[in-house]
Order: sequence, then structure tokens, then C-alpha cells
Amino acid sequence: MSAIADVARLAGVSKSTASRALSGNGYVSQETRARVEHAAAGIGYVPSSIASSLATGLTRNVGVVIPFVNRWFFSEVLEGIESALIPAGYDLTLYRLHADAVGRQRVFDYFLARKRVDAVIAVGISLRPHEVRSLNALGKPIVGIGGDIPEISTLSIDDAAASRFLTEHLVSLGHTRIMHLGGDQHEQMDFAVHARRLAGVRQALAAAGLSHRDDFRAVPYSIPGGYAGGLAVLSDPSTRPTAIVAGCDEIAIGVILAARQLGIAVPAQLSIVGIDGHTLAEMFGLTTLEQHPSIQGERAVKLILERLEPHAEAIANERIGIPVDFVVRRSTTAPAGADRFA
Amino acid sequence: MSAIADVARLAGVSKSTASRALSGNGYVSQETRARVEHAAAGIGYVPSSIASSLATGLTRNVGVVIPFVNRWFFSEVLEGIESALIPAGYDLTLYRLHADAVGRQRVFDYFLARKRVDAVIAVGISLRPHEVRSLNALGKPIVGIGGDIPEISTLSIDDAAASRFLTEHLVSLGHTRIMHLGGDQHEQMDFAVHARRLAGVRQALAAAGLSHRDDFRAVPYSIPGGYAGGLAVLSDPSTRPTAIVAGCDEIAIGVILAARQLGIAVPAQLSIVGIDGHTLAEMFGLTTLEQHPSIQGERAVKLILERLEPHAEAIANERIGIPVDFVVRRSTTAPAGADRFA
DNA sequence: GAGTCATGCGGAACCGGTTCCATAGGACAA
DNA sequence: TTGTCCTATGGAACCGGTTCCGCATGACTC
Repeated sequence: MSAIADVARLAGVSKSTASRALSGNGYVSQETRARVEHAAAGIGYVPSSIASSLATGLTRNVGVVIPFVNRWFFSEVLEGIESALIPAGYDLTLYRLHADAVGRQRVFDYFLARKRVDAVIAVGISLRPHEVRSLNALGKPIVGIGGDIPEISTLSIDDAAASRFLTEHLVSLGHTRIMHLGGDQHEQMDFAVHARRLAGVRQALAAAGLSHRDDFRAVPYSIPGGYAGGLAVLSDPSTRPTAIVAGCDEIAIGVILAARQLGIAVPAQLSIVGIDGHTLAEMFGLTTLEQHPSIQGERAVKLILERLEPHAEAIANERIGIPVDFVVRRSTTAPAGADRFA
Repeated sequence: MSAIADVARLAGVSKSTASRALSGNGYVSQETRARVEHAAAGIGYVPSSIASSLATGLTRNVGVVIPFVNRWFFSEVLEGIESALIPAGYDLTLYRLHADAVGRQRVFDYFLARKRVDAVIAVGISLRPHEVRSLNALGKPIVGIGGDIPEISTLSIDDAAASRFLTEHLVSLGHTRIMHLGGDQHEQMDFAVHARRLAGVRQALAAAGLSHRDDFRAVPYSIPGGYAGGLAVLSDPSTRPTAIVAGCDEIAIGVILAARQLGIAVPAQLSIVGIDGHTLAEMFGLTTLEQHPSIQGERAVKLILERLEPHAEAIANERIGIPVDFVVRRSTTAPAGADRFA
């Protein structure tokens, strides 16, 4: 194991000069620097980031806590975080936070606190006040994605506004029997995303005077979930809605497949909208509200890096709304028989 | 910043005794241990894993290099790795290795080598000999997933055998016009997965005397890729195959959607098989060969942990074949008009 | 010619744990 | 009674960098 002391000896300088030469901090003559670098290359010197971290107090490592890595939204966010973090010279340590409270406790107490990371990005996880406090006490910046967390900066779309907007769009097309297929209210994760999206739909329906009893059905947040839910909701022609606001694109795609299965023409007999901008949305001609999760990840990194600047003292915590893009494709139109220009 | 020295002072013992009391190594009386623990709790002592790493030479951190996190196979593997690593007390540091060589070089030189990790798991990335050597020189165990890498232990399915088996299955059903829709031979990643799967199909076709010119079409490894390829291949009834071996389940699902689009009945007019065991395979009734990527991730962790045992000196490098499960669903049958028992 | 300042470098302390070594008391066996 | 072993603890070295401080040199200013 060759250390910087070996490099120094070989170059005939002191440890401190070798350190300065290799790190570029402080005064070192051109000639000395060259000698040190040559010596380092000669013995294949590799600096120990651990020793460096201990001395400087900086790990150059950011912890990402996330509930899933194999779901579209989360993997996209993770990709965005990774691609922004590495060029900035930071490592990414991944902590998947399961539903189980013990594991969560363990991650916070055992891993995050132990000065292993300089900062934390929480994706789709609502940190508890004491979790925020313990991280704050260690002076570690935190940024959240996916919902509001008191006392820290967060990045998210406005879920209620999103589904309200989509519902209003369907209303403006002339639909009157609109239904929401979204996530189970009891199975949602920390942020009440499912509840907020449902609320948005209901707000729009109420505003249009189109509220009705069967305005919602809970389904798993996946293509099979949307498919099964779609079959259930669409099979009876007498009660069938003319438009569906899906809780996410995956549900929407499932509903499209269910409609095809039942021989219901989309959009002629059924309009469908989703939220996400999923990779498959284009192929299925899905009208959706894109929320660009990978950009959310990149922006979170930018916020973290700002807070990691040496001088940056207290940056105000803010709730940053992520802009969404409404993309109209072939899954929406006016309901059959409606006069579009009524 | 309270350190172990503060704990020691508060408990009226030496640093060494405090360390022994808290870590559980060495002799400490019950009474002293209790005093130390009480003192630690009192001032909210949090050990620095960095300092511990420097002293012990162990980071309790495993590096995972992976080309994607937002593709099914890779995210499943990652999930499997994570869920096995955390309970073992290890952190997971993620390095996404892009196609670009500069980034790759950087990851290896700048991050992995710097003693930040105790071991490396390479997923879907064929480490170069010098990369393996540099990691070996640092005494860091490596395990690969997805293909063979000289000099290290690897975990993978036998790609050629898999596609050969599936092709043989279609042959045994009586199909004679079998085609492969797989990945572009020039766009594959490090491991020649695309080439090997194509080779397996051709071996089986040749063995059955069914070789033909139009036995392969290159498509993107995705549902839209399979869809577009499917439309192209299936639109002409005179040249249409009666069975398709897809390079992966996503392509297979795309082909199923293309067939539906063209009004081709699956499996009556077209049999389709995939490789993967994708989450959506069941919903589409896809006959496939499951390769359980999350289990591959878990097994890789097991291998890594064995190699990380203090005494474990030289464990032989082996190529471990991952068992696959053949799951027959509704996408395969004998070709129309064929006498199944001929 | 004395004072100031920028540059270049070595020595030593420091980050916060772990662990080797020495010391000492008590139990137990020969 | 002496020797040996086990337990319990403190002191100090150590892991491998970074950085503060001090000293020396040379250029430049007044």
C-alpha cells in the first residue's frame, strides 16, 4: 500500500508539499510539482478518499433515499440524479427505503447519520420531522422530490392541479361522464399523491357540475392494474364513462389495452388521459401531462450542489413547482355525438 | 462535533476502552460498558464511519457499476443487489457506466480505485483486463452479472442455449417458418448478448434443417422496437413467419401488439416467445424463459460477501449459470393446419 | 537599506476512530 | 508459594491524507 508519504520520499519532498502538489492547493513550484507527479505515477499512487474525507470533513458522496428502483418514475429520477452528480465529482449512495419502519430507522440511524454522505436527496419519501432534524443537526443539506416536506426544499409537480387540468380538458371536449382510475388511497406512499390527484379530478368535476357517485376506482399503479381496472369499469356499456383520467400513464395504458380487448374504440368511444410522460405513451398515442422525472433529478442535484458550496450559508427553503407539458395525442377527442362547438 | 474522546472523558475511561465498549471488541466489564453507553447516548454520539474505515481499512460499501437503471433487467438486478446488501450491513454506491469511454475511465480511475469500496459488482458490463487487474491489485473482490469476464466470477444465463431451447420448442410444435427479432448486432453493449441469442436460434434452425435467409431482423430492445419491427415483418402475409423468437420480452410484447394491430391472431396465426420473465409477460400471456434478474443480484451479493469474509483467501473464479424457468402461456401453439402429432 | 509581500517548502498537529502493547489484579493449578 | 492465564484498562501508535504555522528566499516599494 503506497501512501502519499512514499510519494513524498521518492520525490524528495515533505508530505505536505506532496499533498499540495497533487491536490493543487497552496504554493508549489512547477518543477517540484512535476517531480511529485512523476513519483506518484511511478509507484501507481492512488489517493485514499477515506483519509481525505477524514481530514477535510467532506465525503463527496450524496445519499439518495428512494422507495423503488424498478418503477418508471423512480428509475428516471435516479437516472437524472446520477447523471448530474457524477460530473460534479460526487458519488451516489443508494438507500432503498421500504415500507417497513425498522428498515427505515436503520437506514437513518445506522447509515445516513454516520457522516457517510455530505447531503441527502429524498425521492418520493416524506421525511419525518425528527429525521429532518437529525440531518440538519449534522449540517447536511436535504432536498426532497415528489411532495412537500416541512423545513426543507422540495421539488414536485402540483398533483391536484395536474389532474384538475386534465379533467377540465376532458370537460372542455364535451365529456360529461368522466371517471378517475387512480391509486388506492390506503396504499399510497408517504406523499398523498393518490389522494391529491383524486381531489383534483373532483374539484374539476364539481366546478363543471359533473360530480357523480362512481367517479373513482382504485387500481394498482401499473399497466396490469389499469388493465384489470379498465375491464371492470368498461365492461358494462350502460354505466361506462366516456372519458377516464388515469392516475398515471401506466394505468392509462392498461385502460387502453382493456378497451381494445373489449372492442371499445379509443378515442371515438372512450377518451383517456394519463400523467407522467411515460416512455410508452407515444407508442400508445396517449394524451398525457409530462412531468420529466429525470429533469427533476437533475434539478435536485443542482439545489444540493448550491447548498454544498463552501460559502453558501442559509439558502431559503422553497417549494419548487415542476413545470409540466401537456401532450395531446390520439387517445382523446370529443365524446361520440357531442357537438364540439356547442 | 462530539467524538469518541468526549464519550470517553464523560464516562471517565480511556479512548481505547470507550472504543471497545461501543464496538464490542475486546474486554470490557459490564459496568464500564454501561457507563460508556450511557455517556454516548447522553451526548448523542454518532460514530464516524469514515474514521472507522480509515482505521480498519474496510469501508463496508460495495460499488455497483451498471449501464442503465431505467431498464427492466437492470433495475431488477439492482433491486436484488440492494435488498441483499443492506441487511448485510453494507452500503451500495452506484456508478452508471455510459457508453462513452471517457466517463468510464473516470469512474474507474477516479472513483472505484480510491478505496471507496470494498468490492465491485459489474452488471452487464464486461470489465477490461486492465480494469480487472487494477481492482485485483487493490484486493477488491469482483463479481460480474450478465456475461463472462476473464479472471473473475460471473453469473449469467446461457444466452445461446436459451434462444436455442425456445427455437427448438417452436420447432417441436411444428413451426417451420421461424424468425428472430433481436437486438442490433452493432449496438449491443459489452457482452455480445444479441449475437449469442441470434446464434442460438440459428443453431436450432440449422439442426432442424429450417435455416432460411430472412431469419433475423434487428430492432431496438424495447416494446416500441418490437412493435415497429413486428409491423414490418408481419405486414406481408406471403412472407410472414408463423413463429417469432424475440430477443427479450419487451420485443415480444411489441410484436404481440403489432400482431393485434394487423389483426393477426396470437397464437392461432402467430406464435411468439420471449426471454426475461418481464413483469408484463403474464398480462400479455407471453410464453417466455424467466431469468429472474433480482435473484441474480442477490446471488452476486452472496458471492461478494463470501469473498469479503476475513479468512476467505482465494476463492476460485467460476462461471455460474443461472437456471431459467420456461413458462408456457397463451402466445404459443402449433401452426395453423399443422398436424401436431405428425 | 529597511520593510512588505508573494512564493516555496518542511514540521507537526489534526481528523476520529482502532488496535497493539504494557500493566495489574485476581483466580487457579502445580 | 510461585507461575500461568484470563480479564480489564490505559497509553500510544497508527490509518493517510490536509492544513496551520513558521521559516527562508527573492522581488519590489518607499
